[in-house]
Amino acid sequence: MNKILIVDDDPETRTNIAEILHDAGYYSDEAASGGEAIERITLEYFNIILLDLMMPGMNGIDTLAEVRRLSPKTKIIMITAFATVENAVRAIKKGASDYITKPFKIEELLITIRRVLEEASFEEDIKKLDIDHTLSSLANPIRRKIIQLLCTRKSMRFMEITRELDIEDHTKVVFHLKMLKESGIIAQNKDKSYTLSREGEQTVDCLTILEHYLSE
Amino acid sequence: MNKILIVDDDPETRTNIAEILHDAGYYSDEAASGGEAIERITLEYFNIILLDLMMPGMNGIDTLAEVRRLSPKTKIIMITAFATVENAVRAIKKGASDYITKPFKIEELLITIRRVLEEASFEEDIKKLDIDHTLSSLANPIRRKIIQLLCTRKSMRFMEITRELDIEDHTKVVFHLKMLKESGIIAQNKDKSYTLSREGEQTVDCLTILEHYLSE
DNA sequence: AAGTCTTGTGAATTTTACTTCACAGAACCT
DNA sequence: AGGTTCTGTGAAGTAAAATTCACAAGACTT
Repeated sequence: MNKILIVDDDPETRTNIAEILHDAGYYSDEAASGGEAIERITLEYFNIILLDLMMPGMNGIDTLAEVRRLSPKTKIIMITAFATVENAVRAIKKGASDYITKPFKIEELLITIRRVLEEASFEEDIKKLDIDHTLSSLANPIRRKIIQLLCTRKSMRFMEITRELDIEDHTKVVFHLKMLKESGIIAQNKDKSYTLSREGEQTVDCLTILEHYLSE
Repeated sequence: MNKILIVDDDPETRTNIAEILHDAGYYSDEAASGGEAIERITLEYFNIILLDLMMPGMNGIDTLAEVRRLSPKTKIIMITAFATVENAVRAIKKGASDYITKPFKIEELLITIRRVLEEASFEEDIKKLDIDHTLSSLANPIRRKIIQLLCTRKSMRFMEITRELDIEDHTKVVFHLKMLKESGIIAQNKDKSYTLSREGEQTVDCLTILEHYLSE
């Protein structure tokens, strides 16, 4: 269920948009100012915020920044008068997902919303894929041993790792190193030596915490 | 390479034991008092500490407690006069792995050390198995979704989970629940409903941290 | 009492992860 | 220049994980 917050100081515009969204099957809610919008998003999660760029009080750009800080996953679509398109472009550089110009056609609004939601779900998939990748990399004792090795010695050559693991068939090590590299846990320098990436070091942190928990 | 720390106030006993250990192929080091022993273990990791129970200054029992606090994986073998065996038994209750009585035969000492080291490596294996189990449980999106569900709703029935996951074949869910149960992440109540175990909640913590890291 | 929903088991199959092997270019040594 | 060690690739095989299917005991409903 996708939830949309309409932020505009003009009540007529708000009810107008709300009706369009309702007819299109979306759940929506309204806020009359930037401040009110911030208040709402701290209480409830919204997938999309339709944000008027020109408002008295807290302006659109400031609201944008605050929304992104408080609810980074929420997508923002700016609403702007045709005359101030450059401002909308600036807003996109600050992290808005898209903008539409007033006055807009119903279809135009709905198409924009659908596209932004699709992009969001795509990003979500990528992220899930990522954590999946990382966790399957960790779910193997040989790979964890490699991570552990790279954690103490900062950098190791391929054969160094193979000997330390006491594995005869080096291609087996190639396989596991490839996995670790694909999931971004380790990286390879120009001189071919392997090191933990920053992500890898963070992974080690998590592993350490988990080990600590499990040993109690 | 196993490292052993000999703690005894009598220099002759120390060098005597050190020689035995050296001949048997162990690396060893010496400390003349409980305090010195504590100092040593904070600087260096020892697999085993041979600890004289009767020492001036910090006594054996206190040293034992402190060693266990500072280096919980280090195994402790108490050395005690035959007359004070009950003290050794008390020490074992406090976490010593074993004790030998003075005077002892060389073989007796070595056998005890070998057995304690074997037990330690066995414990290590168990623990590795554990984390292996936990991580392979996490390395699957369906199981992570189940964990996530149980994290928000505290307790869920089997069919509730199955429907929420939108999986037609319920036996598939049985399979994943069984995995999660085996790795101790979830538990089942008498009324058959599933909940996160404490271990499971800690696992969620780690997952959250990892997700946070990866999304940057 | 008969039917439906819940909560499974066990075996068969498919899919994925891992291992092994045969080979080869690049770097390094002498 | 010729051998040796390092760092791989790609295909084939094996082991483990995941899915599907056929069946069933117990609870719950009407």
